[in-house]
Amino acid sequence: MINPSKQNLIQQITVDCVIFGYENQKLKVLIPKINFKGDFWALPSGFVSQEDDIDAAARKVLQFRTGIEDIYLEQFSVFGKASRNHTAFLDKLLELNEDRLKESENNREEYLWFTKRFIAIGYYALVDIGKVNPQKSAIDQSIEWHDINELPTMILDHQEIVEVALHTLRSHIDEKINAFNLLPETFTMREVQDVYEAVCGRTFVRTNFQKMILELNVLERLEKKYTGAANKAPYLYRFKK
Amino acid sequence: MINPSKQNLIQQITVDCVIFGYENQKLKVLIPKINFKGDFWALPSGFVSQEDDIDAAARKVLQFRTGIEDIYLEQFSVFGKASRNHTAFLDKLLELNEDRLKESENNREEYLWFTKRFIAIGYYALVDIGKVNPQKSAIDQSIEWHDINELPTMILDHQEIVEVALHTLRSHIDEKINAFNLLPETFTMREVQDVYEAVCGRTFVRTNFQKMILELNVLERLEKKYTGAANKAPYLYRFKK
DNA sequence: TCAAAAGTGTTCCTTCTACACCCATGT
DNA sequence: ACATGGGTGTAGAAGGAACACTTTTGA
Repeated sequence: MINPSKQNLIQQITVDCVIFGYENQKLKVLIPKINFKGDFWALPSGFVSQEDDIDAAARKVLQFRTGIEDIYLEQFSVFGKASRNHTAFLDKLLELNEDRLKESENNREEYLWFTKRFIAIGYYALVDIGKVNPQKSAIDQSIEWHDINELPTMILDHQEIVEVALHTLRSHIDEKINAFNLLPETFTMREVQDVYEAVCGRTFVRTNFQKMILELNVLERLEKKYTGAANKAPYLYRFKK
Repeated sequence: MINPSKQNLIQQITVDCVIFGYENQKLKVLIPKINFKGDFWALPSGFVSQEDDIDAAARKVLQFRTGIEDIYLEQFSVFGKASRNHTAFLDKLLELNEDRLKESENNREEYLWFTKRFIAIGYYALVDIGKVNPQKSAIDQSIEWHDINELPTMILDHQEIVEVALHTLRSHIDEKINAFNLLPETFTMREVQDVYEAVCGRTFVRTNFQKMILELNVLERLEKKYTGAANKAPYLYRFKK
C-alpha cells in the first residue's frame, strides 16, 4: 500500500462499508481479516480523495470489494467519538508482529497517520453473493462472508456500525428491495419472501406477505413458472419499469 | 476570530446546525447574517476540535448560539460532495469587501483553510424561542429567527440541509416531543397540538389528535386548568418521569 | 389419489377518520 | 341563556393477522 499520508486524501475521515450479502435464504456480511498475527477483523473501508464525493469514495470501496459496477449504497450514520482511533489496535498489532514491522521513517509517518482520531461515515449495501467475487486488499489475509448472527469480533466500534446498518436496512427494505438488484429479472413471490425473511430475521405468513408486497405496487405479474415440481406453478413477477 | 488553520481542529469538517425554534404556533429557523457587504446568510456551524466528539462539537455550537445548556440535538445526515467548498462564496465576499480585507500572510492562510473542500455533518435541534437569546458570532452582522416558509437565500447547500433536517424532524416528532423541552412543566392538549401543527405544517382534527397523543403513553393527566375564559377548563398534562 | 406448494377468500380485530354530541365555564 | 372551547363516544373505512379452503402440479 502506498503510504496514505502522502496521498491527496481528506484527513481523519474514512468511509466504512457494511456490505450485506444474500444467498440461500441467509443474510451475511463481508468482512476481511487482516494479514497479521493476531486475528484482526475490520469492515471494508477507504479514505476520501479530495476529488471524490463521499458517495463516490464509498462506491469505490464497494466496487473494489465486490466487483459490481452499479451498486446501490446508502449513507446511514456517522461515528465520531473523540476517542475513536486505531492506537490500541495498532499497538497490539505491532506487538504481535515485531518481526515483520521495522521502524522506518515511512512507517513512522504511516503510524502517525493511522493513529489519529478518525471519523467514520457509515455506508451499507446489499448484494447478491452469487454475483460477487470478494477481493482482498493488499493487507488482507482473507475476506469472507459471515452470517449476520455469527460475526467475528471486529476492531474499534465496527460491531456497532454493523448493528446500526442492519437496523437501517430493515427499516428501509420496502423502498429499497428493487434497488438492491438481488432478484433475477423474473422471480416468484417465494423468492421475494425469502429475501425479506433473511433480511428481517423473522418469518412472514405466506398469504399475507403476498398481499403486502402486491400493495407496494411495484410488481407486475407475468406468466406461470413450471418447475417440474409436483405442485401448483407459481406466477412470475418482475419490477415495474 | 483566531485563524482556524492554527488551531487543533479536524480539517475539512464542519458541523452544520439547523436550529429550529418554536413560538406562537410558528416554526422558525435561526440563521445568522454575515457582517460583510453582500447579504450572505449561512447556517450556524463550527469546526471539530481534536478533543471533542462530533456530538460535542455540535452541542457547543448550539449552546453558544442559544445559551441553552441541556439541549437535545440529533445528527441526521452528511453532505460531502467533492465540489462542496466556499470558494465561490468567499471570492464574491472578497470582491464586495475589498476595502476591509487586505492581503496578509494570516489572511492568506485563512483563505486557504476556508476554500478547501468541506464535509458537513448535519445536526438539528428544536428549542423554545422564548428561552433563547440568539448570539451573534464575531463575524455576524445579525442573527434572526426566520419563518420556515420564508428562508433567506443561504450559501452553499444550506437550503438543502434545512430541507433534510425538516424532513427528519417531522418523521421523528413523536419520539422526540418531550426531549425538545418545548412545553412548560404542565400544559394542555391544545398546546401540544399547536406544536405538532407548527412542526408538521398541517392541521389535525382536535378529537383524534387527543387520542393519538394519549396512545403514545408518555403523558399523565393532572387537574384541570381554570383560565378564566368562558369555556370548559381543559386538563393539564405532564410528561411521565 | 396424494402430497406439496400456491392462490383466493373470509373472519376477526385493531387502528384511523370524521363527526355528532354533550359538558363546563364565565359573561 | 349562550357562545366558546374541551371531552367522549361512535359509525364507517381501512388495514393487518390468522387461517380455512381451493387449485394446480407431477409422481
